[in-house]
Amino acid sequence: MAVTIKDVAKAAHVSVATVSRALNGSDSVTEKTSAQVAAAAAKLGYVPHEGARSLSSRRTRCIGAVLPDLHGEFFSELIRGVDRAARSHGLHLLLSSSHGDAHELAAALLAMRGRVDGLLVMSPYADRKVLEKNIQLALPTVLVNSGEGGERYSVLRVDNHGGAVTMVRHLVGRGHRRIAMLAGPEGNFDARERLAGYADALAELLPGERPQVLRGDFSEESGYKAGRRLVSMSDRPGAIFAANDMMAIGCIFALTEAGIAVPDEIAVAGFDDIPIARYVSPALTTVRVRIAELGELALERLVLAIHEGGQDRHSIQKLRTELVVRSSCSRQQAVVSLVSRGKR
Amino acid sequence: MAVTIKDVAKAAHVSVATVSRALNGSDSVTEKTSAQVAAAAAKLGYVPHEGARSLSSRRTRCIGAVLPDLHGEFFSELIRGVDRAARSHGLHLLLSSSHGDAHELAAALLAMRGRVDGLLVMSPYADRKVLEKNIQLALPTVLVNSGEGGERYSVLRVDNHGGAVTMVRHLVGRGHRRIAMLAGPEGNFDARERLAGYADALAELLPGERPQVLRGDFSEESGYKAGRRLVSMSDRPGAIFAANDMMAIGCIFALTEAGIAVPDEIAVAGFDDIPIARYVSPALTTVRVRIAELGELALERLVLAIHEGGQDRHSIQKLRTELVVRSSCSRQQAVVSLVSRGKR
DNA sequence: GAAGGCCGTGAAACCGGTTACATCATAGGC
DNA sequence: GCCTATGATGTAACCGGTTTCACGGCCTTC
Repeated sequence: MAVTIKDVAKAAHVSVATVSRALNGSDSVTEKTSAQVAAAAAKLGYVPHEGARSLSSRRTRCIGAVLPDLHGEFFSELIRGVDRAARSHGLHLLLSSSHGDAHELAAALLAMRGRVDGLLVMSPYADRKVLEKNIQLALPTVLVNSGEGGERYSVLRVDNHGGAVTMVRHLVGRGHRRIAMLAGPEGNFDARERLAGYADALAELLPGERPQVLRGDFSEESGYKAGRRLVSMSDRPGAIFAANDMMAIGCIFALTEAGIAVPDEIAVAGFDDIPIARYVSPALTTVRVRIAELGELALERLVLAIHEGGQDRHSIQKLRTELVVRSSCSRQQAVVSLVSRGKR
Repeated sequence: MAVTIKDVAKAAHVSVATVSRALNGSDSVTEKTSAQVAAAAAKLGYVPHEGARSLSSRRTRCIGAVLPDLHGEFFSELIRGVDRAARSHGLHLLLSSSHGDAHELAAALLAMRGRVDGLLVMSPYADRKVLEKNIQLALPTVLVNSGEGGERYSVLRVDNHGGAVTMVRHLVGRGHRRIAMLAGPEGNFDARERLAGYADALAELLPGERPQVLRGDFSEESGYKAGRRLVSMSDRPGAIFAANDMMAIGCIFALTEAGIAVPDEIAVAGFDDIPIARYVSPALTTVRVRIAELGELALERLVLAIHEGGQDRHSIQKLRTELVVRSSCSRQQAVVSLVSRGKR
């Protein structure tokens, strides 16, 4: 059996209450007593039992992160941001990932009861009912990239629509007319917003052009498959805007493999700006989402909610995105000049 | 205040003990009573307080994962594997990442006391003292990719040396003679083993050639910087073997950017086979590490250790790697034939 | 010199469960 | 018809801490 507070109390010839106070830096303990306790604790190698501590103090110093099955660098960046912020607040992270469906999500949410002080839920698929049914009312909660929330929970979102519009505008500015979108999975909130941004921008900037949509699921492989479809098309679009970088990278690979030059024959753009995006060939033009910052902000928001103790404002915060121009769409200026030359 | 077991007991007109027994499926409870309790619990929306439960039952159903600051897809794959296995055992994951130095690692280890049933420690830098000092003796622990362990902890390792030897053999087989290594950070266990494998294989296969080592830190950026150094070299090696895929990708980018063709002018190989490795251009020839499987195995090993209750065998298990040949080194057969043609 | 206030400490309640042990009712054996 | 075995349920101790409240000693104050 590990050494408990009782052992320390015995060794220091004081009561457990005094040990508790001394080790928690209460002011009402003599310097001398405190030193005695500290010495006894050090000698016995005492480490407080966090489980017991959180039961009586009603704070676990843990927050739960409930995530969907995220792929690749987006996942690691997000967690890194959350972890960094949590660490700075002395909080621990109970991670529950890989939730494909509402049922799994519900189970994960329930299992958090009594383990965490707050909840960070990223649920691009989840609907309100599942959340309301399975999150303890009193538990501070922040939703990330969810369509729900606002009335009941604080929400942090990426400006998906704005980012997509900016990208389409950029592509149009480079002379593209036939711009297709490689969209994310149907039910996904981010995917939906990015698609809507694309469609809206297209309708505004190129009213004559009909939107063209390929479906993917955010994975490299689905990007690759979409690329294969593009390869076999007789009437290929001039630019393809993928709803995330992973798909863009998979897509570029399929095209390059088939001998179709990117960006010379077809431009490819992504979304997210994952760290690797600048190191693929051609370097990816994309919409930057400060992923780690998203994680940090979400956690900070949650910490606020925890301190407010339910007085939460239930704010909706939208994270700005920014266009990052690299080379996967860049030759198009040349195209523009060619076109204008042709017109002369 | 949330609803507790007492509320359920009151509502079901039984004692708390009976509620506990009924909900935990004890056999010595009448069908009828059990149904009453279940009904009351459902009506009140009772969810057991896991913290309290683990305090009295002395099982937290949580395991702690203590990781260094991992980059990119390796991290997400590993966590995915661990998470998947944990879920299948009904275990939760307390994640603590981003540990740069021994001090942070120690703090993280201590904070796990009373929170977890076992520990998964990935510590390519950690030395034995830090571990022994900060892990509760009784706490089942599995080390991943650590130089330490064996006597006191179970260890799971990747066959770094064997993988590196295989890769060098492959490169030599493709006709390369001047093979440089882009190594990982100095203190890192994996980096050291991979470097040793490279050096040993080189000494055996090409006794005349002197090993040439560039240093990186496993990040894309350090790979890029190494690539820049290669670009400016007058006497460039014919192949570069990066200690991980991230660096290989960064390196390829620097070379391509400078107009040096990969693999035509220089071959580049990686290590790990992260998911994206097959989708970069040129697709990366690398040493496959089943990363998710590594995580799963580590967790399974830990579960065994927990059940054995300290009777642990303290085994050392080594995970096989396998060569994955793609195109980033592949043109070399052509080189070989060119060379032989030149000789005629 | 006695009363009052303050301060350090200890005893015990409590957090929300689990579980060993006691109790009670019922059924079965004689 | 009485005694005992059995099985369902209740009581209370316990897990390892925190925290309220009571207590006793010392210093101040008049």
